[in-house]
Amino acid sequence: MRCLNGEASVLPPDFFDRPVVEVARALLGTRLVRRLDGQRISGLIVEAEAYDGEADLACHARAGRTRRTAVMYGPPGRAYVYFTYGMHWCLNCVTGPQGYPAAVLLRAIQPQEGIEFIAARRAGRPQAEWCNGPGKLTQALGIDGGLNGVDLTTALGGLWIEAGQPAGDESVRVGPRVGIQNVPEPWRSRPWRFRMEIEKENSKGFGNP
DNA sequence: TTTACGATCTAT
DNA sequence: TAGATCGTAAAT
Repeated sequence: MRCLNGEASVLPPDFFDRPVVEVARALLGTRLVRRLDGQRISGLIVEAEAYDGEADLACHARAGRTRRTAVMYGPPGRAYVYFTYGMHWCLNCVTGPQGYPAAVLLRAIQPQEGIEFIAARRAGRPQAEWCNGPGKLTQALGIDGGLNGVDLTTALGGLWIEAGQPAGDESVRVGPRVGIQNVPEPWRSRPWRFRMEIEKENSKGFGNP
């Protein structure tokens, strides 16, 4: 199937105009696509976390609307790209409704297209560690602050998400979010991290059956 | 203007 | 387990 923008099955704004936890779960199995120098670089989204509004003390929007968090208050389907720990970029998908600050942090993808490009940007590391972290996947796909605010629901911005094979419940692990050790309960333990098991991997932090 | 810290990654 | 390294937001 082809859409108006010339790319296959780009997820529409409606996909993101839902509660953020629902969107985080639904993003598993979809394809994150980057177009750079006319080349497609992509990977299946296999891990994502939800950050839900000003009340969520782990969410950047807990401090209200600032220059940094302004994108989260915008329309669903935009990219929220922020810089952290002095050296890493992280990519989020803003979710709806407009005016409500929520976003899904993309934590890991499985490389699909543009393998050589990714390999070059992640040189010297084993393939399993190319994109298994939020800062790693942005490095692998050449994503930085210049893409903050980009509309992910069209291919025109060079970064978008395509429909994929939805992840079945039997392959999805749910657990608490990562890297928010100093956040008080109940937010620290909210099971808002979703991971799709592709192969035998460690599943630390998840409630396995 | 200054300070403290962070939705991380890597090498040790 | 600690160091890298700097934007952000709160404190001064």
